[in-house]
Amino acid sequence: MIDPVLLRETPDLVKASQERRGASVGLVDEAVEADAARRAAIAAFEALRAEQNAFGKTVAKAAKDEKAALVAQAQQLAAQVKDAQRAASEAEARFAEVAGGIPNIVLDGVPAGGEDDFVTLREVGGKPEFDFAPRDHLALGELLDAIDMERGAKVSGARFYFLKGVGARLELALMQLGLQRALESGLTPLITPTLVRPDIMAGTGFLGAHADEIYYLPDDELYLTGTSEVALAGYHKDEILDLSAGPKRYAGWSTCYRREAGSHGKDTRGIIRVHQFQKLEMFSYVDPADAEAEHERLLALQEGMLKSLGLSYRVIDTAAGDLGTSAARKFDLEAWVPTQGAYRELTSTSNCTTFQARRLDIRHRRDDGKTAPVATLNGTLATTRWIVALLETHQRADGSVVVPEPLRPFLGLDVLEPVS
RNA sequence: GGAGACGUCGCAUAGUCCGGUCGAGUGCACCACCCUGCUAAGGUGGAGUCCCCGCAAGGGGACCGCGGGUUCAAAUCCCGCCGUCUCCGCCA
Repeated sequence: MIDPVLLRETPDLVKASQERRGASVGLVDEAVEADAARRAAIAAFEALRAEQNAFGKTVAKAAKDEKAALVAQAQQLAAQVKDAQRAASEAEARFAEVAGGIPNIVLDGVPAGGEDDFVTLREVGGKPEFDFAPRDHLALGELLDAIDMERGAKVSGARFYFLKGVGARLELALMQLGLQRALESGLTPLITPTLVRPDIMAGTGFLGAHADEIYYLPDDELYLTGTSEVALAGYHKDEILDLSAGPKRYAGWSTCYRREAGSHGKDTRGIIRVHQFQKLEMFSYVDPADAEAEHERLLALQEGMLKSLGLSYRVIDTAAGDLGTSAARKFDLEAWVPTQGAYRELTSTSNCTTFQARRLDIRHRRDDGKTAPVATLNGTLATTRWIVALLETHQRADGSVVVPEPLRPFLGLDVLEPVS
């Protein structure tokens, strides 16, 4: 939910943001109207209610013989109040619906346009070159007996897989490395629920346009989360946080579930796009004034991980039209995948400013003692998909894969050898 | 799965049987001031959240887990839901 004050006082700012996203500008005018209607309805109801409250007191105090007449009068008033109340709540609902359809205001500097209009901020690490024909991650995974897609499909269907042997160990090692970095940066580790209630899912903004991406268990009215961001954002729902000692920072580990509806035929080979994977996700609750600095901090942590793993990557500033509903700015780290000759997204970090917090009612106390919504930010610290870039980048002609040095203590291996 | 108890302003509680004087008392914690003087006590006062109107001062409304209902009027009566706890059963 965007800031209603912003909508009321500077609608042009909201319109400009909509324009850069390629979203509806007319929606802003609708929202402004709905806001005015809502406030008028509330004022009308509250005036009547005040009258009723005052009248109620005289009824209570009245002598017995006068009471009957007063009550009859009060009944008429009550009917009016009821109508006014219904009108007010309808106007509120209308405003919530219209204003709720406006995505977060994009930050200055975010490139306008759609998916292809991103700006590359930097490219880091030389692209690997091979004097042999490099194998793709699945070929390597099979050679190493690390990835088993066939049995994944047998047990659970397409886009499911088994990580086996060094594959399983590699994923755990990645998570462990990420967790160590998180701890060094003062993040609090959390292992989160992966089934959440509807209000939490809606509050984090995932039940909008992409609701069909989400697994739902109707018998239990629970959603399977596609990222621990959902649980991490819901963690402090309805709370007033004390941020006087600095931001609250978490690293949430969970299995993630995605239906991948609408991506049929895309990335069908290997584990690039799957229904289930592991992810270590960072999440920060900060004073809105510190949000952009926090965003840089998350990005730096992510880059530290990719550098440690010796991956070649680029940092892109996602265009406004490609931002999620809640994000005001998003940086993606994309690693070079040699056999695809392309950069593929490995991490993403979003600054949701106060948008998400406003929906979830998460506030902090400012220096002046007043409460105000916090800013929330999230970013990936490690996921299963990294295995793709890792295997392909560090492969050798014989199909073995050199383990990047920082990963070795967690994996207990320097080289992954093909299983004959 | 069965049975029961409970959910009130940061915490702990009173109020609910018998609806209005309860947005709500008390204790602790908290803040300010005063007094006194010492590893703290006493006194006075203040203090919740959200929304609407207003430049402001201020005014009004909502909130007793959540949502409905009854009523002129609901913390209080009725229904549904959510959550917590206890006992029994079952179980990976």
